[in-house]
Amino acid sequence: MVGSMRIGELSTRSGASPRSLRYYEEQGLLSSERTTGGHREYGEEAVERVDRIRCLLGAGIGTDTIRRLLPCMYSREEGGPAPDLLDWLCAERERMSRSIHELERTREALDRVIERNGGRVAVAGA
Amino acid sequence: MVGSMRIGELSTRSGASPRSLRYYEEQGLLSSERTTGGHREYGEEAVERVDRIRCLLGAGIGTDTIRRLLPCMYSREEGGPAPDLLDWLCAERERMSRSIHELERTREALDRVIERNGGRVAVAGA
DNA sequence: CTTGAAACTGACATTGATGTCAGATTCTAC
DNA sequence: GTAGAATCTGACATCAATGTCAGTTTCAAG
Repeated sequence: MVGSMRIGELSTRSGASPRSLRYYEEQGLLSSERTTGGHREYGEEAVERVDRIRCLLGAGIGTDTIRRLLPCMYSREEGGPAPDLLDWLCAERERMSRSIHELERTREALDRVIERNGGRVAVAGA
Repeated sequence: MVGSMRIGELSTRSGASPRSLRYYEEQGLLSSERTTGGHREYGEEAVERVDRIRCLLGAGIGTDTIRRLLPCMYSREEGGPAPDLLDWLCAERERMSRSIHELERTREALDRVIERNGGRVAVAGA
């Protein structure tokens, strides 16, 4: 009830299409209350959550992975994860590190090209 | 001719399926010499190049983008890129930065979870 | 030469995320 | 209560990357 918005507003505020928001819900990445008539209602936090989801999707992480990852990012005390889940987390961490590394390498190359040509490299990157 | 290998060897050494290697070539990401009979031949460098391609794909960068990005990473003196290409590079750089940032945030969260549970966080990440 | 392994091309299938459309229902403002 | 905007569900379409299969040709080793 707090800051309840419907799907249209969440869409414009998050940049994700309504279609995608429904898809995220279907995939268990996003939850919503329902009005008596069945319309979805979201709280303020949803905006940030959707933003996070989109970032991860854009970084090549699939919904299956995100679904298992997100709880780790929000809940403080995660019950003891099964040991094979822990293995999976480590593996996933590794893949992420490789992605980060490669993206950084590429970004540096880009910086060189940009800087060589009148480049103003927006400092936002940090 | 230097270290000429065919598609099978490049496949096993790079981890990409032959199908994908042909696809990369079709997309202009990878080149090959051809034997008189039409079989592809690659030099040693191809292994690293394919590895880079796969990393970028895995990080959510599409072939269109990679095609325009790779030359920047290999050639030292790039002729003056058109100004709109430069704009594009900057935009692309921004998207990368966001991906990197989000991946780092997520990795940190993962680290906390892992460390809290007997975690040995492989140092390889660096 | 011959033969079996590997590669070729080309087509069709699949998976994941998203777009789009249609018909029905709900919400909001008058 | 009625009209128009927004939402619902469900189906089909699309795009990118990859898998898979079939039929043919080339390569390497005996």
